[in-house]
Amino acid sequence: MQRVFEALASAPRRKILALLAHGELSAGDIAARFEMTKPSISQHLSVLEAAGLVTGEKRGQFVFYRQVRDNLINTLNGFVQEACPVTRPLKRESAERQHASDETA
Amino acid sequence: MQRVFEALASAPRRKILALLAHGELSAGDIAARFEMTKPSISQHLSVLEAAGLVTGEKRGQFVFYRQVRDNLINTLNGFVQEACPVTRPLKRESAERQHASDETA
DNA sequence: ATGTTATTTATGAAATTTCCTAATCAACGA
DNA sequence: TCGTTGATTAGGAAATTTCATAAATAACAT
Repeated sequence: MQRVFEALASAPRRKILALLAHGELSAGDIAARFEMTKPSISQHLSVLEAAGLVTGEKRGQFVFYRQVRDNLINTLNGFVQEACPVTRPLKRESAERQHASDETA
Repeated sequence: MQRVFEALASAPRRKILALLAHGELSAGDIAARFEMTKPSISQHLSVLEAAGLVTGEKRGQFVFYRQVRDNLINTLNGFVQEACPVTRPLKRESAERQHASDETA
């Protein structure tokens, strides 16, 4: 939780996550999209990895990174549960869905 | 966006948001729940306020803080759209809704 | 008016973050 | 084997964050 939010506090790291939303990329491909040196990107990647938000896999010469999507979703969800229980605008929808799924459930 | 995530990167600040989820509290009431001095809490509150996550209203001697829930929800949602477009478990649902709204659209 | 309570502002020390350059490690190809 | 490419590690400077203490501001009660 702490590590995830610390990881998300950095704009470059959020951008990396957004890039990886579409699929895996090598460290170099990622770095190429920033005006920042490769070592700096490498460091950002290790922060993201320590937070469990991405994983890197070495294939040959390259290291391919991809998102670990569940951890991000679960952490944000866990936080929202604490900080915004029963968000108002969604409550009605949720009630409707509940209603609609009475049969399926 | 940047300010919101920076604000969320701190455990005390996330705890403040969780406290305010249940309703407004005075600065002193908040401080009482931490092992931290009032000035430090005051500073955390101003970070949260600068991020648009809470607002303080002075009533008499006290300053009552409450959440600005929309900003938190909208920011997190905006980020999730970028970093996790079409989250798998929701995709099916979303497709169904798309289907259902073909007429209305 | 004066003292008390609630809160913030000012200031500064300690720790952390962010980014760079230089150097190292590892895999590939000639 | 050597040189090259992809990536990380090491080390350090600059900026930021976090927390504290001391002082200031503001509302309240006597």
